[in-house]
Amino acid sequence: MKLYNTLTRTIDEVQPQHQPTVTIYTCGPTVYDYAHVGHWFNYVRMDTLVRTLKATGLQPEWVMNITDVGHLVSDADDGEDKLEKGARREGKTAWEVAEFYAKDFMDGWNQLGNLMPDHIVKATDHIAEQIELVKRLETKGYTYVIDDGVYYDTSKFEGYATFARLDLDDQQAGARVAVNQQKRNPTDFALWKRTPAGQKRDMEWDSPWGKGFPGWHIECSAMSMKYLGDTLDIHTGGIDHIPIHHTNEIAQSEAATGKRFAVMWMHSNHVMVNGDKISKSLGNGIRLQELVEKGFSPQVVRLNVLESHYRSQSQFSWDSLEAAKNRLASLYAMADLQFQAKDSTKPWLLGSTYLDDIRSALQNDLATPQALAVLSALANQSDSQLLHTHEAKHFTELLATVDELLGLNLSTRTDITSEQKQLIAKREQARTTKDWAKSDELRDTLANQGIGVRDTAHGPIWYRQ
RNA sequence: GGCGCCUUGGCGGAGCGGUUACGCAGAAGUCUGCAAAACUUUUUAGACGGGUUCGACUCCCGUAGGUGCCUCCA
Repeated sequence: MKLYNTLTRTIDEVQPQHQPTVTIYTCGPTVYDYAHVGHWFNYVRMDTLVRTLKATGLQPEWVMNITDVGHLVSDADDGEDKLEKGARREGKTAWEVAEFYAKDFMDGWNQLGNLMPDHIVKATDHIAEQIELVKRLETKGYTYVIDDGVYYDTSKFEGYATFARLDLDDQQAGARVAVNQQKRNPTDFALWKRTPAGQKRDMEWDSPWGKGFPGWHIECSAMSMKYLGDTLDIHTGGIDHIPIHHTNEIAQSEAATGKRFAVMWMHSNHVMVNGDKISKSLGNGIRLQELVEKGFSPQVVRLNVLESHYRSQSQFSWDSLEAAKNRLASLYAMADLQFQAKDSTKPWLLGSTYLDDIRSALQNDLATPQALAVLSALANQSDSQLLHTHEAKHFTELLATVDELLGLNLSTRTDITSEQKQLIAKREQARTTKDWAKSDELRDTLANQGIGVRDTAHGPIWYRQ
């Protein structure tokens, strides 16, 4: 499988260190608020990566973190923890806020049909590991202590700027960040923040540097090393993480271990809403729940995600969601033919290359639009082709494999009831005797149950409306 | 100020130096008891100006517009 690697800026072959295992670390949510469509685009794409790796014969070992502490609103002196801020906003404790939004996130995750990572790890469950890692960095001389905590001296890590291709000198000219005067370099970041004197946080722990909480970046390094070893095969995240979060992860991890932190970096581009970036100030962060309430199932959202490439800046719009809904409906109509297939000696499904084509599209840097084009080609096969399979079960097996790759639930649909089938048969009988009144009445009855019937050369074919 | 990206038909969105992307929507036709569906066809696609080439949407240069990052962010 080939994947665009942010580290090399080329499309590289995925080469796991210990085949068939492939280790993947995904930067997960910070659970201080609801997830919006932009987040879900990101996670569906990560899920598609894992599905494709599986189909390639690899065994993914997948870790995703949940950030429930330490993610600051800004890096300035007065930057506060998002969780603590959320707690004040809602009159709860930071712990309650974290639990609430983590659960909401996992609900959305499951609704979208994303595969479950092997480990979902919380920052607050790994404070000891993070402290250990800071100590290692301290021993190696990469840290310094100032009033508000322990900082990483980025000037000590050679090549700090190379991953993101930053020009640190020129950046300072236009930087709007309020620089902490005690920091040695503008890019230095907190490894451990002390609870300010006289304050009491919901979340704080003892450490060699005083009571406080870990910086945001250290959690990913500590947890990925714990579960997946010093060097990851693939690290994934949003494109916005390249210049700060992932740059810092590399600096601290590689400084601590002396080894490469991740062989490949896969980044998902952002989604725009009506041409605008999704942001709090614009209030355009649409939740999954809102889409569902408007009649778009999570699978419609999923199809909408797959319709664009993960590296392009894609557009979210109600029109394109509507288009995805219609497209999914026609895929489901195709899938429902599995219940109407007539066994025959026509063996086309056995020799078809649809699955191979979908697989190779995905293996080519997750070309999901191409994969869908192949799926549409399958759906555009004539009724005759689709209905007369060698064995009906092969049709279902084909759909099941498509589902393994794309997660669209084509194979998990259920048949209509035998009563409904009888109605269809009766209508067909009425048509044979040219009893149009009766046949139309039966058609209406079926329509009321959400079932449409189309009369074809192969007899009546039902579909769900 | 620095770094980067984009500009494809009504909308969404791909690949590709010469061959139909694909989907959604619209139009016409075929079929049909009527519908629906299906099928067929269809709507001057490649921001603009140059260049390279036998040939460019696809490579190069420039112009215009847009946009992302450098501040938290998927």
